Amino acid sequence: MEYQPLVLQRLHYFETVASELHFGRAAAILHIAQPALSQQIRLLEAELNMMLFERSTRKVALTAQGLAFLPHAKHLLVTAQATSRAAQELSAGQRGDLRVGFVDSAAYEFVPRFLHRFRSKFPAVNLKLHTMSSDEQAAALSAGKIDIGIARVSLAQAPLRATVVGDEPLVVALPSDHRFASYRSVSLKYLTEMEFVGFAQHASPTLHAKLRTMLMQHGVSYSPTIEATEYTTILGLVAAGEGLALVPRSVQSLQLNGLSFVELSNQEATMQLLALCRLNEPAELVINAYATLTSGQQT
Amino acid sequence: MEYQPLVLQRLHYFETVASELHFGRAAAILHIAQPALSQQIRLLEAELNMMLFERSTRKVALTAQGLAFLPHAKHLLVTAQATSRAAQELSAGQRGDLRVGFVDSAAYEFVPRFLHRFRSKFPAVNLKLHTMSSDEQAAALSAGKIDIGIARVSLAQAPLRATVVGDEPLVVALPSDHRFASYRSVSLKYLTEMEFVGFAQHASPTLHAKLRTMLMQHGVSYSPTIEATEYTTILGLVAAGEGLALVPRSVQSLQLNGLSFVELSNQEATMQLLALCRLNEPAELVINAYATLTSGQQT
DNA sequence: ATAAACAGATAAGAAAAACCTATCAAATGG
DNA sequence: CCATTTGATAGGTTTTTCTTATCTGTTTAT
Repeated sequence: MEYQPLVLQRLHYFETVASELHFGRAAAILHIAQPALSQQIRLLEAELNMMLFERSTRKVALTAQGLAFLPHAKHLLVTAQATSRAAQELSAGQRGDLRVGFVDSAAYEFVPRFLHRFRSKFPAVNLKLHTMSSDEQAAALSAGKIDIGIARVSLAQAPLRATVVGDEPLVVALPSDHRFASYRSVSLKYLTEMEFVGFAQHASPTLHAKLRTMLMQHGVSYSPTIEATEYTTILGLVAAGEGLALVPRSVQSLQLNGLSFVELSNQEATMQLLALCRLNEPAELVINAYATLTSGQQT
Repeated sequence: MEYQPLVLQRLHYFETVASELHFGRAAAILHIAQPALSQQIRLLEAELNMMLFERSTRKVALTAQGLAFLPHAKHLLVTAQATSRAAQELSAGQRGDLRVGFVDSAAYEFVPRFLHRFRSKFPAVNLKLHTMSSDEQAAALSAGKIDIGIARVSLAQAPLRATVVGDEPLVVALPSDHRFASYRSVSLKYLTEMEFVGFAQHASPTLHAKLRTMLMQHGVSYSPTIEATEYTTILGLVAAGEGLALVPRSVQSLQLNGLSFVELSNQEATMQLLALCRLNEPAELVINAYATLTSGQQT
């Protein structure tokens, strides 16, 4: 692939002359003067080493070779058109790859709803989803590993844009044979009998700290001895009687034998959901995604 | 489709820089100076409205958008390459449409052999086959309806190139219950008992005249009262007892119940096969086909 | 730390490509 | 046979692309 003789413009000229079979009209359509067109067609003929048209001063007709080449030329022009379109979409942020990090607890309600909205708005965008904790998201965003985060807490120190997109009540997950299991609701301050099964501190220290603070205010100490990084695991452990857990309400979608949920009577015990992206994000696509995430999406 | 902004050359530059990730080296590969390349890439970026590369003086890297656009650009370039190749083949006569007229009697041996040879040599050529009489071929060639003819007789008056490519003995086709049917061979002069079933005089007066002359020399009058334009029809009529027919030997491939063939004892009773094309044919493809037809193809 | 080497950007002008206006010549049609 | 149509030709202008020379910021080596 040493040299690139084909020029799309000339092929476009060819296509137009072939459809008009008249140099003057074709030139008018192309907004150029007729001699320029004659010249370009002759150049193309020289380049391709074949006569494309049979010209008399009175009639223009495609030669057999011209007729045979025309579909090839058209195909290339259509492909060029498609490439052009792809570039436009790409630059307008309607096409490309979008890497999204999200917390496990958003996987059950928020993320599916977001995905549906997003895909109907940007069908040509490739989505790459990664489950990760809020803290991991902050790091991945800064490192350029993901473009959008859906997190539970924001880190003040990181240079990130954050918008609250949801605020769920917490509920208590406990074994079905626990006496609280049949309660309508329970207050945080009574959660002292059992161990907590918690979200792994190492994976999300900020989330851990937030829960600890919240419980401390009700005189409950939060220091789970069993930790996990996925709610399926946490709830499995709860169902097995290893302890109880405080989880966002949407996690109730996960049903397990021996597992019950009870609401909290504390109205203020909620857990926010935040959309995250880099400050001064240059990519139109990410800006579009962030806008989709933060508008009309609140619960 | 008003305007054609994409320039293949620039995309080729982009592709090269993307693969080298080094403007100097890429420029050397492209045989242009480095500033020209930088400039063209910047022009492309402006055209596409997106940054393609992240440049520091020390490192060049594709941006996310550049990476996303690269496969589109490559695809277009590959298509252009294919178009270019198609044009080359077209101009070299290795691609295109070839319209071939051939006599019915060549359909059983000669044409299939020719087609096989031709298709293995020119796999990209589209063949359009038309059965027609020798006289019809001469007219169709002059009118530009076909490019190549495979005929039984040539017309001196038409401005055509003709080459003998075969010479088959004639055989007698007759009903199986005819007393000649069991003969090893029979002489032309004895073919006086039955009517002839002949090839339609209106379709090929020249062929008709040739047969008439040949038979006249043996004292046999040739004026068939039943005529047809296809050998399947002619032989069907013969098998039905309507008469006998003189046919080139290769037509024996057609077997019918009640139909027999007997050789002629007259050695000189043969029928030539001729390749025809226009004089001063401009199309390389037709010249190639004619050469294939006339070389090494004789029987 | 400082010089050499490297790599891309910038500037200015030359070369090439594309285009325009004016004109010509062949063919057609009344 | 003359007016009209249509593509070709000629000569010059504009636009695009390329080159050489130079500059600035980074890295590497002494």
